[in-house]
Amino acid sequence: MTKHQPPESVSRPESDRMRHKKQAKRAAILEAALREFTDNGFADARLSAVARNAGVAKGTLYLYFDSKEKLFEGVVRETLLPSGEEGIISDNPHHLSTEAFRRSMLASVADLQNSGRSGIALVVLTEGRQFPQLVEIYVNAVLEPVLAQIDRLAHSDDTARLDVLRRFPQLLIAPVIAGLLWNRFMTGYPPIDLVDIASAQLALVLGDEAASNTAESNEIMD
Amino acid sequence: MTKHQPPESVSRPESDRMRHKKQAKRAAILEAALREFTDNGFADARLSAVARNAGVAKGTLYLYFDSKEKLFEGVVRETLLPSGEEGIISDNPHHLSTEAFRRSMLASVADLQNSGRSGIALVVLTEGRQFPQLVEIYVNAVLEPVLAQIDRLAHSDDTARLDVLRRFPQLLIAPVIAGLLWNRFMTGYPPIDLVDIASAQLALVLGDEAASNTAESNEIMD
DNA sequence: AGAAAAAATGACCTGCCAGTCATTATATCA
DNA sequence: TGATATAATGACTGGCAGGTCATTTTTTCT
Repeated sequence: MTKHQPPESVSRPESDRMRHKKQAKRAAILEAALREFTDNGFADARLSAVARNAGVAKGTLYLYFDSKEKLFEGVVRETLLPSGEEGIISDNPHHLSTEAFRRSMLASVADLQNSGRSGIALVVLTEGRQFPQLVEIYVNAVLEPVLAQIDRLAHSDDTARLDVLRRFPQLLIAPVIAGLLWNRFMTGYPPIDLVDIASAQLALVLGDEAASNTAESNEIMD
Repeated sequence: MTKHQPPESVSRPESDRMRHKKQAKRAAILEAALREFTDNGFADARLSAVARNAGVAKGTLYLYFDSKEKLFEGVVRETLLPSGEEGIISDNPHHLSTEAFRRSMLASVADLQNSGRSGIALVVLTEGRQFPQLVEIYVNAVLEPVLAQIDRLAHSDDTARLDVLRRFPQLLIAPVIAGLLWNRFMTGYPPIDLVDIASAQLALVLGDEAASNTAESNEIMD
């Protein structure tokens, strides 16, 4: 009765300070979860460890994410997707020139390799069985556009060796995937540089006129 | 006192009939386990389901295998390795001619695709994180010999386009691995024929003089 | 046949961990 | 400052599945 405030606002949600704190906490949780999932995979990831490393109690996790699955989904959505493979994907459905394609693909691969995203990509890849809807998200957001761009490239001018891409657009990304797995499992062997192997495959498929280019661009990237 | 039998044979192990029964039971368990692991992966495989499908009690499993891990190892050892990639591996360390290599590799891939082994290979691939020693077994028994053979090929006569194999012998098997993953996760998309994609990659790396050959050999294989 | 050994059984045990919730701490606002 | 709402906590629980073992069934051997 004493309230002269508008009655419809029964629960005043948040002040600015609070919003920031919650955002920060959410970010901390996601960061800790990214680490935990990357290191241990989904099944062996411990929510207690995520909570500890995020500096919160276990129960707090459930104020931000409904379940372990949703937390994983959150990590994928906010870590893997945002930067995406912009280089290759881009918004414009125009097809790139062969050289432009080569450059943007290598840039994407370099980005993937140097960010923590490759770890999560690998988890999606290896434990995707349990999360069909996650795989679908990833496919729609990343794989499809990449393959579409490859397909566009395959239907451009040079029909010489490009027709193999029309049958198997996956050929261009296969070495990257295999390289990710190699680096994960073949500990004790020298790791594969994803940019180098992607570059080698590009040379095989598109021609190797840029073999020296590649070396240059590598130096620049590192 | 009444025993005039040699005292050292306290436990007479087995008769022929018994050996056969035990062998059959062991085989039934392995078969059911292969199915269960293939369908559900390691983490989600249920030993109770294995027992049920093998027609034995759960406790019986432990008379044949010490643990779930050992059972999985048994499946890998006796299902994945035995037939191996004989074609490519072979015992002789002689390098094959380009054409012989192409043929034996395609035969191996066809064999992998048509047997249940690809399912288990995929499980090793995707859940290998938890079983470094299993990965090691697989690497030593299959991957190493294959890569060695590829390396031998790479150091044979034709140095033209083969030097890329010297840097990345993995390039030849990358499409097969990627194809396995694609067929597992990209349900709803047309599956990739592993022989076809391997053939395409072989054509890229070794030259496509056998493009028509490939089509023929495919028909024969199917 | 029947005693003794080996094999098989499945009810039970146990450790683990995602998820809960009564309690406590912190923020909001009059 | 005190009343109320919102956020955070962490001890606890429920269920699940890998693994055990006292009991029963089958085989072996005289």
